Amino acid sequence: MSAAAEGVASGRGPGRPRDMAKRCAILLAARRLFIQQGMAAVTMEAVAAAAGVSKMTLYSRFRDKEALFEAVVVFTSEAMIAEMSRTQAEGGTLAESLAALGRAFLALTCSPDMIGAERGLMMALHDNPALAERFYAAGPARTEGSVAAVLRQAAARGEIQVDDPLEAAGDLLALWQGGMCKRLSLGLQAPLSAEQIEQRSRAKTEMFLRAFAPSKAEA
Amino acid sequence: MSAAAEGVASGRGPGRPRDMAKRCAILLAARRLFIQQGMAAVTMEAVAAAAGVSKMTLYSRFRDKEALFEAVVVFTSEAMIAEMSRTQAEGGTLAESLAALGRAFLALTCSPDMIGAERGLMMALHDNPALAERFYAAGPARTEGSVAAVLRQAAARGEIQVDDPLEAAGDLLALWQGGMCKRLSLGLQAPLSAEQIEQRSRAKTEMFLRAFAPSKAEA
DNA sequence: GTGATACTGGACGCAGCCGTCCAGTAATTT
DNA sequence: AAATTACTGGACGGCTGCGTCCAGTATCAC
Repeated sequence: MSAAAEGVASGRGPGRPRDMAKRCAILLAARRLFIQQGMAAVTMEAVAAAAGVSKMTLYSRFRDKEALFEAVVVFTSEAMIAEMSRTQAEGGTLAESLAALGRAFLALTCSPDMIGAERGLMMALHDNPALAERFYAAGPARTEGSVAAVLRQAAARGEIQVDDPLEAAGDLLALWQGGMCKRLSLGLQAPLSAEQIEQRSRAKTEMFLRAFAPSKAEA
Repeated sequence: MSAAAEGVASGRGPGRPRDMAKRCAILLAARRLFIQQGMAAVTMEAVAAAAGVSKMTLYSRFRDKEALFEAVVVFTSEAMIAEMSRTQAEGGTLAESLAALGRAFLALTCSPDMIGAERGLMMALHDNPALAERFYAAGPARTEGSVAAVLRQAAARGEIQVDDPLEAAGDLLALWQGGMCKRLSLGLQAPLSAEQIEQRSRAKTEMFLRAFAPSKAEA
């Protein structure tokens, strides 16, 4: 389970080289299937077929189903990190930069891919703390850190009044998400559109700032 | 799947009557196993053994695994409803009654039982909207309604300033829970103790009330 | 008592799926 | 060219788990 998850390196040598496009195809297909049906319900045959690959190719790259699953999680985590790294809180109003972070966070956590991943991965990740940590760190934890940094600076400038920036960041993330986390996972709510994300991010950020406004004046 | 989920009625007639204690034992054992290992991983043999019951007894009461699962969900939903119904927002400060609701909500959603249920049930409930709705309605939706009612009254008395009580209730629930929902499901955080619940409920309610305070004065 | 039903414990058929093996073909190095 | 490795497609063993059946025993109504 904690092994390298990848087959023999084959870095350089004679013989036909590995088709790296196939690796990507496998991971994408596996993720899609894991998301749709859950890890237990997906057969290796189905993954191979969906990826347009022979079953032996699958097993030559990934020791078994669990190794494939682990690779999917790592793959997805890296994609999340890359996505969140693109979004930096650039200059602008405090509300503006926070709303930008919120937009990115919502777009990430509300995408069908991610809610499916979370739903499907939760049970499987539960007894694999290291992997779970990695997955979580790539998403919410990263956003929380960025938000906390912005809040800390704003507090230093006196724009807001906050004792514990990290906890306040948690509050803001919670407001952004609201109850959607649950409802999306249960399939009781459709994913948000871009405009809905935009509006929600803005509205909840506003509400958050009302709670942490400096004690003397109000908007 | 959508059938009665229960075996023949046997309401009254000759012959040995059903041992109703066994039904409860089955449901409890099944829930515990579903929570621990997820629906797919639990075998019917294991449920029968854990409940101290023959496999035939299992199948005589529940058509198949899915029917058993459905019964577990309904059973748990009813327990949640009963639990939340015990908690009414009795008189007291606005902050007090809200915090009381928060305490009940957190105690419910943070109990190992419930986080396990949510984790385990999410995937299984995803393609069973009616059942998912029922489960969700028994928990968060119920609390949200109660909170909204309290907020509406408080708004009418001018204690707070809120346009949409239901949405504000959603905000408050989100604050209470914070990021715990995710971290608990992933096993990255231990369930809260009673004192932690008490303190969190109080703190987050305070923060919420700051955001919705009437525009003229502050605490 | 008789008859009817619930429950047990083990055994079974059946299906699905994991992981492996093999012979043949494709791509690339030396 | 030869050698070496990647990939295919199908076939196979083995295991696990679902759902069923049966003979025997326990518990009820009449």
